[in-house]
Amino acid sequence: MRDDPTQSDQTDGEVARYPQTGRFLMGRGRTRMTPEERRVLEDTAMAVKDYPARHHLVRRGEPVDSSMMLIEGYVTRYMDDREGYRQLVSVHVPGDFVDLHGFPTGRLDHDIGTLGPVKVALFDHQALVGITERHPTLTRFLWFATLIDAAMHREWIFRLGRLGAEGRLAHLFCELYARLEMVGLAQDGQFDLPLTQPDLAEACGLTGVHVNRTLRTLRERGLLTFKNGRVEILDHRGLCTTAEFNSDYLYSDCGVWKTS
Amino acid sequence: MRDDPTQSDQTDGEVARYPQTGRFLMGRGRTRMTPEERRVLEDTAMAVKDYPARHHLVRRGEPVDSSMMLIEGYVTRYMDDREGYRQLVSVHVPGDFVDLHGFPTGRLDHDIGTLGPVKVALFDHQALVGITERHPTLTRFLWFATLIDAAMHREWIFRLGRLGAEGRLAHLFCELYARLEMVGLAQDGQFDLPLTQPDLAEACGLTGVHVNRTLRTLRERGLLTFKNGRVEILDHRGLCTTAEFNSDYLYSDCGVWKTS
DNA sequence: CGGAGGTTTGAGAGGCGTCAACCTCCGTGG
DNA sequence: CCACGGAGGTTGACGCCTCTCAAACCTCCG
Repeated sequence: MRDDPTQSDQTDGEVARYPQTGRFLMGRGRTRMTPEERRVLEDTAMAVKDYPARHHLVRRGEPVDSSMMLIEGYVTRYMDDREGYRQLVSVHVPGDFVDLHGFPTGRLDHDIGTLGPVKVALFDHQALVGITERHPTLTRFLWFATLIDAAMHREWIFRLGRLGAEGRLAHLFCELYARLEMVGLAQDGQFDLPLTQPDLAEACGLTGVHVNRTLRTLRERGLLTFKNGRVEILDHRGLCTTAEFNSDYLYSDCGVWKTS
Repeated sequence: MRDDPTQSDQTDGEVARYPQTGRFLMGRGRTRMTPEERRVLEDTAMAVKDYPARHHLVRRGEPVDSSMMLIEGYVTRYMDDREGYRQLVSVHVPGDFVDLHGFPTGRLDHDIGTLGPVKVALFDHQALVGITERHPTLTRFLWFATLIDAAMHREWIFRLGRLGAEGRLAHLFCELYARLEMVGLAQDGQFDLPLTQPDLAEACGLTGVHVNRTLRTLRERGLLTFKNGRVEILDHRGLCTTAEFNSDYLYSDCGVWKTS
């Protein structure tokens, strides 16, 4: 559990010092934030809340006056089509400032819900206005965080537009592993992912049935297994190739997945 | 040419006063920017440059120290897959701050190129730092602008994940009409669009051949025509239905396309 | 023990891709 | 003035990937 001294210790120490925001931008230039900026951000968090699995957090269109940073668990953002079929537009991991974009926009154009049980920290928008007035550098870090989301959106567009079923699933697993690894929540190609096969289908523009067949193919090719909410990557080189995955878009500064 | 007094006059007056940035956030809360903020932004523009059609503007990965606002013409952002097939991730119209996201991030995760001939205004990142230090409200407007791009990305994910060929093309045309109409560059369901059928295919995750067949279907259904870079929407209600289009995500404050 | 949700597998249909041919348009150059 | 070439548009034949519909099975849990 503590075999990896450098990464895990660094992660744990930071999370101990900043229990609510310790994973924010970790692996992406968090180290370039000053201790004061980290402290200001941590102290801006208002309340910590827990929510159960499969719980609605924000509905499309409703005005928002606070934003959530994810501390533990997984959250997804999604949109429904006319017949009620979902399309996930993002999956969030601890350290993500899930709906910070609601601060400049004032409302959201999509729904937000939990996957597994989660813990989030709330940030009042009034307090964020204070940050933009007194801490321009920290403001640019926050802005940057919302732009990483945009970069991931672009990659999802690429995935849906240009890859087949195998590539789409492989790409999703590559992305999640890279992101979880950055915040110290994945090691040795393994990580938890509280998704069902229909959930994966909604993320990849496929049907549950076809996801099932495609997962079998990936398993038979020796690339990965996915069972009971646990992902085990067996051949990450091969998985990256199938996914046409290049982690540049994650703006990581410690990437082990630089597979240009 | 000047049949629409309200919209066109408003547009023209604003563009006369702010020749480089007059269309920025037009139809999206530009009116909530103070005259001083508009002036500061206009005066921050360094140089105006012209580029020919089908010209590379920025390459993936290279460091950037300035950003472009589009004044005239069309620009696209795109990514290439392993075999060189493109996926467009956005199409930009005048008033768009095309690569403002390069300011907080310092580099881009995709390529940018012109479609037709364009005119752009350059903004030095050093000058933008100055804005974040002295104009927090204007900073939030700039941030907001980058988040509209993210909202459009999400809608593109939905389009590719959940719609068939007809819906994808219809959705793209709905979006472009709504955006061009906001900045005074589309009326009566008509607008210019310097794209080929293969270009549309790259935007919609289809092949050129299938785009051709699908355009014919849309034409036969009496929804729209697309010929020689000119779009004519014949039945926008029907087009919106086919596209499952709802313009909320464009954050317009004057939308005629509110088709919940 | 029974039911619900998720997983797995099969059979058949359809949407979109691939390959190929031919067309028009238009700029270039002999 | 006409020949030529290239890019984009159009249409047809065929095949594959993915969807749809269906049923069986499995596991968890009340």
